[in-house]
Amino acid sequence: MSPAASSRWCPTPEQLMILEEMYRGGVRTPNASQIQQITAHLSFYGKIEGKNVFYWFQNHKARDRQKLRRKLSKQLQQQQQFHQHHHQPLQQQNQRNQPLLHYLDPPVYSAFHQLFNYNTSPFLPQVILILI
Amino acid sequence: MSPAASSRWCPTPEQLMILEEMYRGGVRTPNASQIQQITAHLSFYGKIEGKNVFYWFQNHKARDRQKLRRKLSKQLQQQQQFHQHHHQPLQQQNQRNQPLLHYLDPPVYSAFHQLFNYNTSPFLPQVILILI
DNA sequence: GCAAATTAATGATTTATTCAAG
DNA sequence: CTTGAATAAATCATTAATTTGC
Repeated sequence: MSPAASSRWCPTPEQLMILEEMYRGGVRTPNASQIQQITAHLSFYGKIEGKNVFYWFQNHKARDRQKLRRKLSKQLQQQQQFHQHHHQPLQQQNQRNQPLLHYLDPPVYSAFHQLFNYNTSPFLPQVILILI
Repeated sequence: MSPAASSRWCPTPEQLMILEEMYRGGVRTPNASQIQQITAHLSFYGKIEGKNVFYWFQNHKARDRQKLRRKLSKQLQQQQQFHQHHHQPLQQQNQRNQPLLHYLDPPVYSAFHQLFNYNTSPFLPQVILILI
């Protein structure tokens, strides 16, 4: 049985934790010397090269964006389906223009809650009138 | 005996079972309409509101992550202790002592990459000649 | 056995981050 | 650079488990 170095880097849990922590801490596209340092630090916990670090940040950033986009386009589809029962099919509607009811429907969560800084019964109001 | 509405929701065993099953099945952050459905289903087994379902998934997910993190950082500590017997702690490496090759060495990272707007094989160049 | 006291779980709230659009 | 929307993380608060002394 040869050691047969696996063809690609596999982060140890520790390395992953540190990378994720850095990511949360704001690191997105470290420059060459930052990568050098990070690599040095992480090699403490296992075999790793600079390019692994470089690629990790590239991928992590990209997949974050991707995740969000999938989420948004899923919502968009649902919304379109909803509207197709009531209206003409919508063309390329902007995400932000979701029907008011979607936000004010019975469970009205944190965003709204915080907005009005309710301390009790944050979910009671189902309709809000804004008089101008 | 007054009903003395308890100040917070307490899931019945059936409700809890269903919630946990959904979680195991992959449900993590249900949207408003999913929450409505779940709530409707669970209200069969006892009093429950949408916000309870919402909070339940928030908390369950968060505490799962928490559990995992505690486990990882425990491993991390053990490994650090292990390594401290074999290596010196890393210290702020002096930049001036790094030979130029350290910067141009095989993986030449994002800073350089971006600077020259490479689209492929960003790591090929190992030496750059600047002729004046 | 049984409550009072203490600790562990977990429901509910608040605060901080995130991405991307404007 | 700022902001809206969403959600993750941190925190507060109450209920359930449990320990303890009698």
